[in-house]
Amino acid sequence: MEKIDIKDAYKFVGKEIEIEGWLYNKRSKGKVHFLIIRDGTGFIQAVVVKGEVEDRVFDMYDEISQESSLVIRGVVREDRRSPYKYELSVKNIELVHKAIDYPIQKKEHGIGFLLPIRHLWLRSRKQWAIMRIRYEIIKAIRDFFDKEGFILIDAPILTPSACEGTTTLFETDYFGDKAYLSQSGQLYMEAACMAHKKVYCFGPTFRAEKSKTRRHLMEFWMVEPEIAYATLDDIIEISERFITYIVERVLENKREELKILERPLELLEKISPPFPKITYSEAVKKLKEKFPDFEWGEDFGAPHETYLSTLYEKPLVITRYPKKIKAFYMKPDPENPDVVLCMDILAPEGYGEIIGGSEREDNYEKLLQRMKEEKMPVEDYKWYLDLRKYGSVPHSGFGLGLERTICWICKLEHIREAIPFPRLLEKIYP
RNA sequence: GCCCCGGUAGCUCAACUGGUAGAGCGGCGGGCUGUUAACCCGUAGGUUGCAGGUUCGAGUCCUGCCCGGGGCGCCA
Repeated sequence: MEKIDIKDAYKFVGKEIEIEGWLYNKRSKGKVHFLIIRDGTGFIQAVVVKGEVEDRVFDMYDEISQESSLVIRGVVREDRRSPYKYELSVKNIELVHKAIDYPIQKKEHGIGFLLPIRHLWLRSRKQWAIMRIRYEIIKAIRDFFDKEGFILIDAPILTPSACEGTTTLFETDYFGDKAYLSQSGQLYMEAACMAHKKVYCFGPTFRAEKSKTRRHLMEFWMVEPEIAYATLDDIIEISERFITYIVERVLENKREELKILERPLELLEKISPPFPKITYSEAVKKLKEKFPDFEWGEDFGAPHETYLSTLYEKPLVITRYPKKIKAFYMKPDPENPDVVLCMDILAPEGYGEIIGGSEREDNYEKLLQRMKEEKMPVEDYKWYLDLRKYGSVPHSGFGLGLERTICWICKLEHIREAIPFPRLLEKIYP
């Protein structure tokens, strides 16, 4: 008797095996019971036929409620009538634990009902599929940078001061001093890339902004590569291959999950370098056709990003934004000091920004001046300025928001489903 | 911070210009040898978010409060 994962059932056709799982759903035709079993690796239909099992086992149908845990023994068969291609002719059922009144039904529920029971909601099929795609994307991210010769450098999560100075941070007590939860590992990556040339960090980041949209979480995961001697064009090229690689990996290994999510594949299958590239100024011109009041110098809002991204089938790279709407560490374009050497990448199908990156200011005096202009506490950033004092080089990097990428690839309505336990505005349970 | 919308059974929703509060799912009981969110018959289940007001009569109209949802801004 072999205990198997449902995902491997196809290898055991004709063999008697055992599956350890939970009851996902059940139907009955009177003398034939159909049990939909999930075990974490997949779903399978188990068929219990009157006369083919002991009456004791046949009658257990009435006992086993939705989400009851059970060990089920039977023979694997291929059957076109099954919703999962393979099914199990049941020999025996062992009820491990009877679940009483499981709250989530096989029907649509409101988000106000589902979010407080996220710990149970994760068992549902779509949520199961999303989490598996999330994991594939995480693996793809690590594999990509591994293959490209990057070193993983973990950035601290407790930090003494703000990274970009603009956003609101979560404050905590650090033995009597103030400390903040990190909103970006970038500045630390700039230090690390001077030691290892190609580095990245991948961890949670925190924003205490009172954002209440389908694109924002208080806690989200970000991957941030940083490369010494790299220019803006270098990181654009890497980003294109990076995004393409992630999409390819999901298409390759997570077909079943994409199908569960009913995610159309046509546009995903077209993702490949090169991506369309326009400058901020060109984007403004295109925007004026739809939004005549939009002025050069303003930052794009959600409707603007949506409009621009729907003009193309692939992710859209927008470069050289006005200096005044971008972070202090971005390097001005030598050919036009009003704009900086930066790029944002907008996901297609109306999903907004998933990547933001730039070439960094590598000149000590210019960086110091920019920090003073922003009224930043220069003392706190002495270490950061040091990087421009000892062997400064041109360097560039970018950040990719994991959950936004998941949202796009899974075609989700809201970012809260892209993370196991979302931290939302004034919602931190469970 | 700003702008919309909603709160009726465990869940998802219905109830016309104010006139006896209903369905599906889930639960419970019964039926069905290939179901696909199975289906069929029966059954229990409600202080219509809270407080006040108008009215012969309020789920429905008015006022206040509470709770929830959606969108924008900020960003990834």
